Amino acid sequence: MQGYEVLHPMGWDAFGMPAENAAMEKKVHPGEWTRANIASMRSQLKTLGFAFDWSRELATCEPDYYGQEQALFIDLFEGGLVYRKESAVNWDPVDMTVLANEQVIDGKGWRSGAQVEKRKLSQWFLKITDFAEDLLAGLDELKGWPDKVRLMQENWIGKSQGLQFHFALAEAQDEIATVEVFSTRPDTIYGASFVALSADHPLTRQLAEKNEALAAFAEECKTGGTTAAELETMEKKGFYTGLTVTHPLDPDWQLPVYVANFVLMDYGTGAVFGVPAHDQRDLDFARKYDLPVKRVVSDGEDTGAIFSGNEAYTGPGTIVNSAFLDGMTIEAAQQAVIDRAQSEGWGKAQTTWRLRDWGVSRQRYWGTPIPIIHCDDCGPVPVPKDQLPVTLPDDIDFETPGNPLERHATWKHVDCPKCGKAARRETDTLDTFVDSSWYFLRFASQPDDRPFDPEVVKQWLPVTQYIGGVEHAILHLLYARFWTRALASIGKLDFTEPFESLFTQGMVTHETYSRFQEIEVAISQSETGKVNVGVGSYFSPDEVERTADGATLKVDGQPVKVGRVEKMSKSKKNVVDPDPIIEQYGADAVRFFMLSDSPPERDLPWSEAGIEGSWRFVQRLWRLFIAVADNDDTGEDKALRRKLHQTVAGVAGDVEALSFNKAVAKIFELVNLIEKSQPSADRTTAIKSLARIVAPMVPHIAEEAWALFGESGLIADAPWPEVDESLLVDDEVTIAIQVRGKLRDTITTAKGSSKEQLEELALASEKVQRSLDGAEIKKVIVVPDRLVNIVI
RNA sequence: GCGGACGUGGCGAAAUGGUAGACGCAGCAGACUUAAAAUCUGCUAUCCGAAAUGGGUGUGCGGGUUCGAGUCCCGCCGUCCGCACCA
Repeated sequence: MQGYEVLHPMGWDAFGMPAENAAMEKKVHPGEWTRANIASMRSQLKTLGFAFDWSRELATCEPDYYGQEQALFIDLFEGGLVYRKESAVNWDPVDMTVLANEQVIDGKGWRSGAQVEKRKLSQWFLKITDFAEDLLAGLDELKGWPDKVRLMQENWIGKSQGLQFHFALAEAQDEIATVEVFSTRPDTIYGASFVALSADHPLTRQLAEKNEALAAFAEECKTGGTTAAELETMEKKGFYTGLTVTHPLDPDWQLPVYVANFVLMDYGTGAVFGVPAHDQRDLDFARKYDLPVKRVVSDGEDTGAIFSGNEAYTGPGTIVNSAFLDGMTIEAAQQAVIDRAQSEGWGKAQTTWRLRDWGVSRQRYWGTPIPIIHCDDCGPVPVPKDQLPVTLPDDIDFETPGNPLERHATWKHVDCPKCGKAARRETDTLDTFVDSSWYFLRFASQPDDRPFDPEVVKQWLPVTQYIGGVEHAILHLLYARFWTRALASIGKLDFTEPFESLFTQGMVTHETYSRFQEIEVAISQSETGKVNVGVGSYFSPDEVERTADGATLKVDGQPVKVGRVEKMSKSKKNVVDPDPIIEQYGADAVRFFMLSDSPPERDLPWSEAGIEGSWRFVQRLWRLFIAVADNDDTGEDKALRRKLHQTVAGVAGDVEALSFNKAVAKIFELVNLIEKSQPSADRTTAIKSLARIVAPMVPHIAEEAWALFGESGLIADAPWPEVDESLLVDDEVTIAIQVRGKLRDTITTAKGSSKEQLEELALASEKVQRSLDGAEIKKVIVVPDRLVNIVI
């Protein structure tokens, strides 16, 4: 309608665990289940009339997609961006499968209920950390992304700079003579009071071999809870190793070495030095084990070395009690310590990242097979590209626990492509985030013989406007950015950012209805309250009769509790099936409702009443359309014409800004005015133009109207109505008149009146005179075409 | 704990520092109808008032800047989101 060439594709992220779960529960093949789901969703989308380019439809579970993904994986492998290392996974010993973090509930497998083990497996990783700096820097250029998402990615990448250095052990333990630590606060080095090691630290392990109590403590650290709540409340615990280290700046100063449960092996060096006065966690620890607490940063008031209280000072200040650092700012002292460490050779400036390399191995069936063959002689060998795709075998079952690929009779047995000896296929499949990291390239171009055609991709990409939920703010969007950079770095692409603009849309929400047993609990000694216990159930909206002040269950007429408006989910049963609603009200009403109420970035509370309102509006439109289908009204209606042009321009602007709810409001205003107006040529024009501006929202009825008007072709191809700029501005304006900032009167006058005229008109107002009540006028503020404020 | 966003009628929401509540939903009253539905008309922040083209109050709470604050600043309270023993 506006003459742009738009590529709006649709595809299916079709691999993953839901299909495997369904296979186990319903005994259907994951592929069958997935394809049936795709078919039903596709038909829903088609019913709603979305203008997708279906010729580019793809599904990640089809060999023509994942085969090309395998080719890309091999490219990255050959480009040195893929490697294998041992990594811990959550292993369910009963289901013999690897679990995602969210499948581990209270340390137990969600399906089997078995105690989950940490098991080391050799797994494939992508070197996303090679791009950490670039992924971080690139965020600055993504002007079209919400700040919130950029910030989330920044935190996720988690760059921190500081000093990495080693403490010399007073007595070397076999091969180990030093403890390497990392700190972002080297300025507080004189406040150090202990060194703490992770339970997985090599030194800890070595010591644990000879020390049973330590071994037990380290084990306890590892099996501790993993949920956020548990971590929050977990006590800081340590175990004194009996060792000491020498302070790098004072050979006479010995620090005790502990193993502590709050030190992570996979961040920094797996060891820290504690500065209790200026780190809350260290302070908690020091108080518990009665370690020295020395002030080294002063806020200006207190400079003494003795630090009392149980709240660490982490604010700005000046360094004190720190030998050569005294009097420096925190920043200067950091630099001074780094300089000294580097010149004396016991440490160096270091950047640490929270971001880890991306583990892409999944010990599962329903995913892209990793195209690698393990040969005893040649090691891991990529499958030659002319043998791709490596397809999934269909003859599998989920009756026995474990990965079906692993136990398939023949699938994994192949010859080494290099030496021809008997070898084994990799039986891990790729994380589904890999599938979704490059689909936009395949949408732009889908040749049979390679993943994409760079020339065609160049025409369409980067994606101008990406729309997705915030739930993808970090992982998917970061992986896609990485993947694009990775391909660029091996010369396959010539851009690094896949998505220019990102819009995060809200979710559809609905009230929840439930009945739960309540029990009395003691809140305090004197009070009791009622809490829900986990016995009871949720009810779906179609089981419930909504009344003015509550809701009742249809089957028994008894009240149910109306809960919060929440994201639709199966567990809360607050889902609404679109099919019967489309059946009853039509796709246009559903589309219009979704656009009309809330701005798209916000959640949309689904309401039956809202749908009905939209449905009535569609009826109103239709009545207008048939009324002018073939009339020959004459005569002018200048006010209506003006409103039409203002609406056409306004709606175009709102739609461009994705403010659909505002566009809808403007359309309502126009329709209200049309309905009140008398027949005229302008009215006929207004209604015919109206059809075009509502066409993107209610395409079905708009196309009908177009045919009814006797036009040929599709309204979707018709040009957007032209706007006469001169009609956009009114020639009269309403001016607000305030006295002391309070509204007292309004006057309507010609647009562009001079300040003097406005002041005169304002003072002439009877109401103004009344509220002035003879008071002395100190000042008159005049904002042309806006307001007059009289200050007394 | 850290970081971020948000807080406006019964509800969804509007409002470049310039008339708060546009527009919609729900509700109320009326018209049409034998009746109902649909449709149409009007009202609908709140308090005082019989009413007014009267006045007061009002954008979570308390301050501030400004001729003027929903909007800007400071401090609270609350809700939601993200991250989290990250050294």
